[in-house]
Amino acid sequence: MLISIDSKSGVPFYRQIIEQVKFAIARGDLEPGDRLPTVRQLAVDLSINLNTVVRAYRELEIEGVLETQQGSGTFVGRKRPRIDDLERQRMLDQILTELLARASDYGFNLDEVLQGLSQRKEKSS
Amino acid sequence: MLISIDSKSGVPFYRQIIEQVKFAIARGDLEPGDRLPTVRQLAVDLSINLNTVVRAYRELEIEGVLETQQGSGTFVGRKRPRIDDLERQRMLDQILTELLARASDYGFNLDEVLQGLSQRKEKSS
Amino acid sequence: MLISIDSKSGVPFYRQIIEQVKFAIARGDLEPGDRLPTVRQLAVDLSINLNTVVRAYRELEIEGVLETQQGSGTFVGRKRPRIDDLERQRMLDQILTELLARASDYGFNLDEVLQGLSQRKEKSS
Amino acid sequence: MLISIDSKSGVPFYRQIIEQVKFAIARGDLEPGDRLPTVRQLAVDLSINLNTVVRAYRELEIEGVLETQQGSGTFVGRKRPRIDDLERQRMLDQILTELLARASDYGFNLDEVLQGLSQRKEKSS
DNA sequence: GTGGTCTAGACCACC
DNA sequence: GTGGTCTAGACCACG
Repeated sequence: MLISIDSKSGVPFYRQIIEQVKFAIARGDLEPGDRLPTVRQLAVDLSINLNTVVRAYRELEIEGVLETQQGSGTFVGRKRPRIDDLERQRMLDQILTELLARASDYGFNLDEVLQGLSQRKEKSS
Repeated sequence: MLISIDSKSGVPFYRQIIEQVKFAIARGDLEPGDRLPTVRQLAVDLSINLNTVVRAYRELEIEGVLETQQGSGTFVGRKRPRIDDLERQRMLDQILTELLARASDYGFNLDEVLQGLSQRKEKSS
Repeated sequence: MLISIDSKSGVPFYRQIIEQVKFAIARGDLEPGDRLPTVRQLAVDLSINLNTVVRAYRELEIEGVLETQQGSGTFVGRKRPRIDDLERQRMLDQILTELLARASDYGFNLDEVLQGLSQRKEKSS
Repeated sequence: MLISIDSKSGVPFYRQIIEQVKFAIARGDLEPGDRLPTVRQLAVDLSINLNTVVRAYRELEIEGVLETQQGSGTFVGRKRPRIDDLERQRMLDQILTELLARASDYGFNLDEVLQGLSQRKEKSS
């Protein structure tokens, strides 16, 4: 599964889909010509409303990121979305801020979070 | 300035304020008893409407993060959550797992996340 | 009509709505899963501003009393507090003590309070 | 102590004072010529701000309910406030609604509250 | 159609 | 001066 939804983040679902498709293309996980899940399938997989997926795909099509071929599906277009470093940084910032806010709810401070992550790194290496 | 707004992120302003206040607490920049900017001042500083700030502060108060004293201001609350250590550790694990899943959706790896967090630590010192 | 506003009481409108929704639940007029009036409808019915209703519903949602489903409405939540019986009894005792103290401040005796409550029971049936 | 403050009710403090003084006079607990606590004393007793008491007393004086004699204190005036049955009923309604809302927070319904109160009545008789 | 967010601006309560 | 409440009205997100 290339796409997932975080219902707690406050970011509209359709926006999360758009962003993730763009990021997936930008980093090469999706390549021009690749076929995306049908709107129905994705809606079921993510447990969200069909129209929300429709809207995300439509906006991506308008931008030229996706191309719809009636009857055969939706595909990654030739025009690759540009995600510059600034945009990437902004995304990471947003994710981190949200993480730290959530951690703070349980009384964790920045150091504890850093330490927890470092441990994961050691284990994985 | 402890708080800033990214109007392009799609995240509601009041939610950004909530997250950043919590983050500031996690980072140690705000400590129990500290006074926050007045609602009016913060609204001016962020160039947003007064009511948006009021709403953010209010939600933080309901959650017990902030305490308001009529006529004198808004302060960081003193009551912190009491959870036993095991429960706490489990909570942190879960939060980190969610973070890494989300980061991965956008193509960030553990190193990038760690680096982003470290930068935040430096900024705060 | 489940909810009404007393504009002369000095109690904020949004608080009156919150209290009356909770009261309706305690009385059994609202049960888990029931749909509430739309924010717009209730605003019209009570002749108050839309945002005041929004605020009341929102606080009730944060407390877990209500659940909103984007695009379809606001419903009475299913999760009810889980407290053990002893704790529960102690809680009720405390609430009743406060009630009687307050009622006494205004010169009401236990009989009058009992009578007032009984009338509410009749109305609800 | 004739007056008490319920900080959870949402009713402004000065209004609670005004109402309770009026009710106390209406039911005869305070009679014309009786001396009230000084503003300073009452503020200390109720743990509220001095100005809040000042304001309550001032409004009561404007209404003719109280009379201030410079240097010797504040006294109940000759003009007795009229509290009709409707006003009394409204007050009781407000108190009961708030009680039931609070009870609902802990999952109690109207019947349980009634039963709890009935038990108190038996004990006291 | 539903709820969610934001703005602009007024007036009140309290220190 | 502080925060609290309410109104009026716009625009967005979602089903």
